[in-house]
Amino acid sequence: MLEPLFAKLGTVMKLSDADRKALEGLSTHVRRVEALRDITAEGDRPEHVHLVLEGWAARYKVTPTGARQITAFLIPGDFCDLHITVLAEMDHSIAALTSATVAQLVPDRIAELSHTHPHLVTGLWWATLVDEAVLRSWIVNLGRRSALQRLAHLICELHLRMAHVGLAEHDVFRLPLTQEQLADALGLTPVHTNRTLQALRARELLAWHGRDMEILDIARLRQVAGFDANYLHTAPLREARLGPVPR
Amino acid sequence: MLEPLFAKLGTVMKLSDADRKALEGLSTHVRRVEALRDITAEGDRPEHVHLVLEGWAARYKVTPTGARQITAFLIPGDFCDLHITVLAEMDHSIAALTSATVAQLVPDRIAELSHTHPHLVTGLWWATLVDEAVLRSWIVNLGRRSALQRLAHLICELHLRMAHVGLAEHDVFRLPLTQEQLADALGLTPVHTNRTLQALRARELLAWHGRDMEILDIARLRQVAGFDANYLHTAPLREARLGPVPR
DNA sequence: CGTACGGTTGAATTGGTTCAATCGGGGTGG
DNA sequence: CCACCCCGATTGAACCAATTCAACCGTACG
Repeated sequence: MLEPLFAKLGTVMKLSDADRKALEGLSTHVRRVEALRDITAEGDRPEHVHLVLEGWAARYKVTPTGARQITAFLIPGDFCDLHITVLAEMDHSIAALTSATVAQLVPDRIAELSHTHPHLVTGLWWATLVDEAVLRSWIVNLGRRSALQRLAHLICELHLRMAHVGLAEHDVFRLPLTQEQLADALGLTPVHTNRTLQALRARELLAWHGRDMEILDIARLRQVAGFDANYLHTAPLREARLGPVPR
Repeated sequence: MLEPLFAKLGTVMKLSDADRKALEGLSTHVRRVEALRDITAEGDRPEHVHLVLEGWAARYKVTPTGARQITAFLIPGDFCDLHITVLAEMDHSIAALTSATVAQLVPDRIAELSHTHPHLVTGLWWATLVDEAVLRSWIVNLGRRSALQRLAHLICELHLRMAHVGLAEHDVFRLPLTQEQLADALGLTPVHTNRTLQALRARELLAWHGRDMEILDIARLRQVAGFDANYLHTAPLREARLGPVPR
């Protein structure tokens, strides 16, 4: 049932069939997480690396004054905490936004595989580095775009990422977020997020029925967002030149 | 002359003497860059990985509407573009902010060393992952903090990072930025950055003489910033998982 | 059938922007 | 040695995007 996801993931990470199988073989334990439960919390020292199989999750931090900021949305195929292989302590929390299933991978077994399946290592680096590029793009979004552009940009990104893992059909994809969660990602208030959504609807750029986001005019949406997909790095990879994942 | 930097860098990355020497040995070519010149530009496919030896640099992106956003400050000891080992094309630009010297490393030679010096690989992962943690922290800063808190937070971070590489003495460090550059990092206008700096001075939290930033009351500065240094991950790495590496 | 939660609306307020002018110091050419 | 110039820092005042607070709507759910 998860094979389609791994097939897509293999394509996204440019893995051979053998490497994809190896990755799939790592995901022995599957954990169900209820909506709004933490998968890992700031300060934890998790034993496992998690990979989202179904549902949505988000990285977030809470400031001492109690404000929440989401720093990443995690959709099927995204790793939650690959970094714990090196950085023991979580510097942020990860929560399921919908009920979700995540695969649990044992860090040591990843390290072992990295010797027999070096391309898999490239894939893991790729995933980490694309995450980093997405973070940079969010910084630009928060720092230099208006609410309207900001929301448009986020939706362009989520649309493309959902499409990459085969979860968007035509220009429709499931966006199971509340406006408050969207606001926490955009650095806005829920009220203003609501008004901004209305503005995008009024311009007939998108429609949002229930949980399904429909993009009505992707070209114009990308234009108002100033969206350039280069940061998602979907072009072919270079060969790994950085050696195995550390144990 | 650069040995003190590499010594510090080795400490920061928790490298053995041998690994540090190996890293130092990679840095054969040194490139001087004038202030305000790009080290690499968005869209480039650089041949080398760069490591800042002296001076300051910054990652930045420019939106289609012409606004600039700085996404990271790079100080001595920081890698500019380790990611090009996997992601061929730059999704952002890097400019020298002062005249600077950078070491050029050949990706293939890093890969070779990774077999003989596996801990060095851990160090590179560490550097990459801490960069990522810093990006997350910037997102929180931009999304959920006021101008005053935001500026205070950035200064707390830069102070600590400068101290880690031995470039801060007694709460004083060189901060060779214009207010405009600071504004581009904070997602503010230069005018408001100026007023915000004045507010911090008025509260006697800091003083800025010429290029030297002096922190007058670090405890209070961190308190207004809501600064928690955990994201810089200076605690020891997971040695437990760094056991002998199979061949 | 009530209640709770997410979405929506309105009106007042504010943090930050914008535009435009002035200040000040370090470097340059006469 | 001085006058000029340029760039970055600074100030003021008008303006605006987004926030705040509060009320209200709709619907899914026990």
